[in-house]
Amino acid sequence: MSNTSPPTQGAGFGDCLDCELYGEVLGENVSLGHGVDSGARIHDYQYGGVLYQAAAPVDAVYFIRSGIVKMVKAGPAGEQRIVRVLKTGDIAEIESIISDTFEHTAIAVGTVRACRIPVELFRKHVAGSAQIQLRVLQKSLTDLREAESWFSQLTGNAASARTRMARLLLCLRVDAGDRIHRLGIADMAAIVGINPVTVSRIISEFRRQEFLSKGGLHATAQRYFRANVAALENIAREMPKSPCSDLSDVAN
Amino acid sequence: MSNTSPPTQGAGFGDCLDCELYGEVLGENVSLGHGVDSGARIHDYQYGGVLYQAAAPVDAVYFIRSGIVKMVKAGPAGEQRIVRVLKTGDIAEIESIISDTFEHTAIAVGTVRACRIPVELFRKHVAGSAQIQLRVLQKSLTDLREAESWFSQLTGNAASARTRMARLLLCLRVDAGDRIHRLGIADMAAIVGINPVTVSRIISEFRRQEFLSKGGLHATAQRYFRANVAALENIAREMPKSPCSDLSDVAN
DNA sequence: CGCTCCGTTGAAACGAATCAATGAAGGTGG
DNA sequence: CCACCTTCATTGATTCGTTTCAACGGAGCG
Repeated sequence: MSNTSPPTQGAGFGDCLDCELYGEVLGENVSLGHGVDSGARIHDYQYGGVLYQAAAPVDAVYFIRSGIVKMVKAGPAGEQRIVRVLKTGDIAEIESIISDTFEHTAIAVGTVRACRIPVELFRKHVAGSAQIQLRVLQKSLTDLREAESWFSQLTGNAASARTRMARLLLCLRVDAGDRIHRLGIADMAAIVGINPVTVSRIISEFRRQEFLSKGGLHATAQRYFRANVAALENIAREMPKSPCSDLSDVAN
Repeated sequence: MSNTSPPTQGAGFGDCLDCELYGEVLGENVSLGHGVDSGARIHDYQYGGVLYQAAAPVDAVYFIRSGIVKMVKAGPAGEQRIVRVLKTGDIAEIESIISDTFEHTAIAVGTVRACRIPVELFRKHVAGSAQIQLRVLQKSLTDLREAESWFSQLTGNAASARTRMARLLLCLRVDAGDRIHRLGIADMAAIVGINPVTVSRIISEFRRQEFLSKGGLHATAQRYFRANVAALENIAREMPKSPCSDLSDVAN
């Protein structure tokens, strides 16, 4: 409730014109003609700020310039689940192409800077340029792949909660280093699909074993873990029992 | 092992020319010029037949004309998970646009008829026509949405195994009727991420309560359940405990 | 007819959820 | 500047659900 902040936290300051990343994603040498009146604006969000609410009419898509954003989706019974996290360079709500209402609620984790692109503008460009379309298609496929990766790695009791937590932590690595995005306990629980208390226990255990240690932290937001990646990878590889009995023979 | 059948089970008989569905997906009035030499061929697969293996080089995409296909993906520890099922009208491995190796292993559940489209052909058409590209993009986004839907509904211990099974069964409805695709116990377990034995127990319970009954069955393949949809929807709506305490306030 | 594969069912062991209490951290106001 | 308050993380004891092990029954097939 402390975080029920207004949709757009920071003021839009400056246009997308100088946004190299924008060009990078939508196509390098595409002159979008998005000048002063294009409507695309940069916004800042603080920890917990919501970019948009699920089920609301889509008015814009968001290009993430920095920070990470959690995409929350509600199940039929009201339980909320984080189905994906957006990182720098990702586009939120490409789905606007096939839907007029938001699929998820998007919430900033840490400080986020995003370029807000009005949906008409986005649709126009997508419809108008085969090059942009291809980029967007590639993005969408990458998203699909990651969603499926999460599905197969992070869920299901085939692997223990500890194994899945190790995998999640590896998924949240900043780049290739040993720094890991430190989400709240409840957030990690909402991804892996286990109880927050259990998450806490596992994190504690990892810390006792020195697989994890607090990295540089300045505020409530923007926190990191420092991890023993090799050790986590070992745990992530752990099997329930026999090598691969169940579906090892893929044809079933 | 009984099902380790050759990649292409049935013989290709006939061309895609007469395939109305093909046109439906890739664009109604698109003249693909896929005549005799187009390379697109219809193939039939029996229960358990594999369309293609994960990690193999992508040589074709598959348009499903009838039947259902399970997409199996392996986790880091070798455990296999069904991340999606394809139904009539779906395209397998759109990912070929961004990847040169198959993401999944695709296996027929029941009798399947699929149009095999060589990947060069597919890529050429996608690159060449903005209209086709848009269709493919839409398909990809639909797939993404469904994957996320599975993720949020079918996984995680927030909901009991019984609840998730009810949801899965509802996901497997043939159309809007009360007929449900009857997968094998192991298959359902591989989707929901629980033990096959537990699945059996739950299905048994549903049958005892008459929420489920065997529908028309002729062979080992192509089986259906007949379901009390309303009852299943009730169970699917069931909550773990308090209405929505955990993340009810989406900003967390 | 006997084989194997799949589904079913029971009893016991384990893991994770739950309840509940304590502790640390940040923010606010005295 | 310190005390208070709220929020979030931690930890223990207990309960519950699911997994596991194992045995049985039925269906399809050689």
